Amino acid sequence: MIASTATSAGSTRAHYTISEVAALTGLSAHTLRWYERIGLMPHVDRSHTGQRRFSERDLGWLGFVGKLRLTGMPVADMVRYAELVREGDHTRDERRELLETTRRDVLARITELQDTLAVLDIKISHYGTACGGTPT
Amino acid sequence: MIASTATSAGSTRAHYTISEVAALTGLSAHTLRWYERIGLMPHVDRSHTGQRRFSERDLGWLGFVGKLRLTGMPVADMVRYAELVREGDHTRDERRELLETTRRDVLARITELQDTLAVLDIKISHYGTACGGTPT
DNA sequence: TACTTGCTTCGAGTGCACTCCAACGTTTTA
DNA sequence: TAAAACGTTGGAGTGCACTCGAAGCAAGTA
Repeated sequence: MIASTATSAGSTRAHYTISEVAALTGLSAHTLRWYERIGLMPHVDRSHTGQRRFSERDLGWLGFVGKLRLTGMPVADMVRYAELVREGDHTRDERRELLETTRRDVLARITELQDTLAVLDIKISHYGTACGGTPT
Repeated sequence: MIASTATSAGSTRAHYTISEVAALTGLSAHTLRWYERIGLMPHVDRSHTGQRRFSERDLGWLGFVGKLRLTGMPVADMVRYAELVREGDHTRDERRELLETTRRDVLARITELQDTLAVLDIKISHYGTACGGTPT
């Protein structure tokens, strides 16, 4: 059941099957295959029978993609970033810019959410006072 | 062009046309009609010929809905909240709970985004150092 | 060996939140 | 008054991010 091949002391694994990765990341196997199809994964190794063997590096990448996903970045943009990584060193500047733009977006999003929090707090405090009006 | 009917000194307006509301909220006229259809708007007044006339109160509600939307709350949940408001005072408790749940969600979301920000900062700092490796 | 589980592919289906269309009526502007 | 701009409706279409199904091959278990 386990695709083993542990590296020496077994603390890290050389590779994982798709269902193991699904369990670890919370993504479905379908979604993992879909990520590969659309170019969001760097090339994933295969076993001699053609089954995917995900590496630690792949898991790291998926973790990063998960973070980007949390920011609301469209998949197409993540694919763009993945392409830049594949294209090598001469795309470093473009990648850094992309990350910095994303960083700014995340900051703005946090600010938005903090504003929203303030609005919610005001609303909730209206509900707290038992003064009869019907807040909306 | 202006649906006028200003209240005394003209600082607030008695009502707005759909395109005025679209301009003010950033939502499309299509979306505003759709909101009404699905029950996300309290009843909107109509002119004698059947055209929508949005009130200040409607604008306030749309502002609040906009905030809820920023939190990622599904439209169905917002409709639920709108229903509770329509049902009157005896739904106060349920509404307060809904807002408090939303508040907790927003806090969690902010935390997530701050984590993501930290990851982005690390990535970006790797790009900053000119040590030749290719960050992914 | 038979069974169960998991893997493959391609393509179709789902749910959400809009977004647009067609055909027609109303209001404003020149 | 004529033209342009804006409004109405119901229903269909769009884009995104999955999500699932079908048919078939491969590996581990009783």
